[in-house]
Amino acid sequence: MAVKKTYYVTTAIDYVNAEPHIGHAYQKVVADVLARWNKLLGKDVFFLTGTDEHGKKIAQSAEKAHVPVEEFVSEMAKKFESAWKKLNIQPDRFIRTTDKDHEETVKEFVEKLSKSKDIYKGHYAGFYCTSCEAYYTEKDLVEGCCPVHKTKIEKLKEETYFFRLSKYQKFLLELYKKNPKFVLPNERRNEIINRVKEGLDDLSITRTSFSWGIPFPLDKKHVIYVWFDALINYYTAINNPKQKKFWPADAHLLGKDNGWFHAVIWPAMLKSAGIEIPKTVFIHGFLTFNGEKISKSLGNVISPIILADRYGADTVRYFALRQVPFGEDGDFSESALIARHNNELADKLGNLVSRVSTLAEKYGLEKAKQAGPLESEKLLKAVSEYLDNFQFDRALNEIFAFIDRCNEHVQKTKPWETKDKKALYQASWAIKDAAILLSPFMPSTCSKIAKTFSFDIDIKDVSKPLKIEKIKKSDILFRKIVIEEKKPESKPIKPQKAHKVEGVMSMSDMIKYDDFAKLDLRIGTIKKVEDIEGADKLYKLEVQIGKENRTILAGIKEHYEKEELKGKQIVVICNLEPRKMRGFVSEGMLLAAVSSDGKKVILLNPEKTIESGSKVQ
RNA sequence: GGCGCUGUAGCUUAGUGGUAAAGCACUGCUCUCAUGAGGCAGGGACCGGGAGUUCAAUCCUCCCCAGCGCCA
Repeated sequence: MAVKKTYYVTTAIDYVNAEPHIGHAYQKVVADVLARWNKLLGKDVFFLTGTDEHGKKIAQSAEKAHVPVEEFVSEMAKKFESAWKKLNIQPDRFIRTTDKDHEETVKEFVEKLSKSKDIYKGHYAGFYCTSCEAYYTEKDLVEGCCPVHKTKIEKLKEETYFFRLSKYQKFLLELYKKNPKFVLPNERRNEIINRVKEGLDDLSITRTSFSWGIPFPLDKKHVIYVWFDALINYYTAINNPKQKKFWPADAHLLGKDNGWFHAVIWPAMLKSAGIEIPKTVFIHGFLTFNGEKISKSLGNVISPIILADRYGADTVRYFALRQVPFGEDGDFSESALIARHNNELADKLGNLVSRVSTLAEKYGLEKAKQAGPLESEKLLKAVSEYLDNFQFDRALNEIFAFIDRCNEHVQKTKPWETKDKKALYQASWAIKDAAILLSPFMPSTCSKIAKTFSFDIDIKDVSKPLKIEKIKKSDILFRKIVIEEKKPESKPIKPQKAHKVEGVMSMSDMIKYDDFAKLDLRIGTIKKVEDIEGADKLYKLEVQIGKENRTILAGIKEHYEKEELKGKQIVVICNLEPRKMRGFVSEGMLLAAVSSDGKKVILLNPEKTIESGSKVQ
């Protein structure tokens, strides 16, 4: 028997200092899709994710929480692990840098570097920010504080061991050149190349100022710098006889903050240790949430668990990959997610499955060749190509274009009228193919579809005839999400900058056209004007707007005589919340210009007479 | 300050040396199997601004503006 091809995909391991959020989840979903896709292709797949648990910052967090650090990290690791479960992300191993075998592998790794004479003892002096776990030079500082965290920063000089990174400049530049897919996407690769060309400093890889870390095997006073130990996790996971076959890794996925470590330091470390270099390091962008940067201080760190509960794992998975081209920054907005859920998942895919399964239950299926526009082979080819290039959004786009064609096909053949069993068969066949290709993205939905139409999720069956079984009407796959009374967005999109207009005054914040369009402005004709007892500023007006008469209270008594107002056409905001004033309900508001001192109030009216009720826009 | 990327319909994005495409949104028509779903038709972009190369530029070059990234 031929040996199966292997596929090894990893994600960044998450630093357990903060709760999992949608940014973490995004990357794990991508990795899971890659893992499932390659499994579908028949490869022997290993998918690794996990948590990064060492470092001073974590020791401090544990202290703050009054919990022993071991307990603290275990608790946090659990949160990550369960979040991934919720999203149907199924790693083959969830590694923790506190795992025993990791410690051993790290030690082994260090020995190898030491044998290559790439480790030496020296001193490191600089300003150390515990939050960043990084040193800064004096000019990096902003008024003596960390440029990132704005906190007071400690000056430290410590004995440290260095890794001879500088030695590998030439090797790295050759690597990038020889293997253009080693760093993706291309912009990132260029950035890295430019930086490496500028020269490399040796890397400090141990610390003595704290003890929460893996002991440095060459010197007991030191622990290994958290970054250095973390990188090695990818190797730990396969550093055993059973899993050795997975090395070198096919894809390391990581966010752009980690690019340098993975594209430069990691291959240099591996080279020094005499270990083969991974095939691809893919550096992707960050997600914002509802238009805002995800951050604790903004209070918008929403748990992936909540999102999965609210919208369903498959919807979240689908949306994350469909919305943003992988690699670029993007926005995870709930309104966009709901739109895609309703329009694409419910209306197109869900409805197609629903109508075809219903008709098939009623009329049955009869073998037929696959219809012209439903060319699954082409679809398979396109999707494969896109996925090979990490273009998840395009792959999904392609599949949904295919689903559109399926709906067209049903519409044209009208099986509800013609009872055309062959047409129904063709549609069911196409649904099978779409579902197989979609299964890495939406595993649970696709297995439901497979059950309804009685087929197996097997890539070899794409474009092969569907075997005929009795079919029963499918359950609803995606319930539509009804947007209740505004609200899904936790915060509005970032406010636009206010415009200053010279010589006048500062104008209000910019609004979108949509905001303006919400106003229902209309021309009204004043029919009656009455005084209100005890109110010396208010008039009670009866205004005719179209066929409707409305009561509007207006504070213009000091500026207009009753007679003056009668019959006048004015501009009214019609959809303003009604408001009680002086015992009357005001059902709108009229527009007036007010001078800066408030002394002059002039009503706005149309320049020529026009039917009352006319819209102002 | 240096290097780099991006700027295309209301939104998210494709794309090409010969004035541009898709999805959503919008408008009109229409079917009724289906989740108030589906189908058809349509409107909407001087392709950030300016200059240059060219018979011809959204696509090439230069400058500017805006946003972002990497670095110092």
